Amino acid sequence: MKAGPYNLRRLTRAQLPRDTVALARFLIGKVVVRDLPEAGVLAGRIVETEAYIQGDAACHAFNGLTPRNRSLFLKHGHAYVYIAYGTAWMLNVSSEAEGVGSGVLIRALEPMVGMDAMARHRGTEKPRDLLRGPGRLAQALQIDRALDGLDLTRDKRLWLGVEAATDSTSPAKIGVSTRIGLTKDAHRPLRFYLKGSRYLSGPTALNR
DNA sequence: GTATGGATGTTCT
DNA sequence: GAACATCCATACT
Repeated sequence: MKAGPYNLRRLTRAQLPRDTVALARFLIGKVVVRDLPEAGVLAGRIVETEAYIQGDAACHAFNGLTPRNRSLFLKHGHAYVYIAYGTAWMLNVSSEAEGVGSGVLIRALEPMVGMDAMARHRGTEKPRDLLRGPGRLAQALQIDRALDGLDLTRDKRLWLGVEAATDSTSPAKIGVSTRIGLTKDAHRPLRFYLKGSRYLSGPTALNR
């Protein structure tokens, strides 16, 4: 599909790595597309992700299936959306086979299409503050519980895309660090980011 | 740019 | 009742 100056193709389930860490790396450079009834298409390039793997105390599925985390157990490519600290919605992509609770948190996007609408939803005009941080990007794209559990390879409201003209992001451009804001398993190197991007959420020290 | 503290309300114990 | 995958305003370098 054509979105602004960009030519976007939807990623199929076959194209998505099933492995959690592989998916977290793969998603760097790909595109989150949100289709809203009134605002139309909004899109942003993924510049930062975090992996939440099996056996990881920081993963919401660590203690088994609950009403909140059930979407983490869907087959890879589904949305897991939950609210953190009462106000901030978090968008994750489920990973692994059905029945395995793990996923990838989308932490930051670079604005591509629909910045006017994003600015309205966020209450700020500054491009750098529209999508930098998981709660901010969810607010800008109007992502909430209503989208929890949807199939990102099928649903028209929210999906993952790739720019038709671009090759996959080279591994050399992807940095690795510890994850942000955790109290459990905080040491694991499971945060991935596009080196040199101005749209990352972490402190400078973690973005080198 | 970094550091700190308060607001927030859902989730699970 | 405690924990929490955050954000914002404020103060400071």
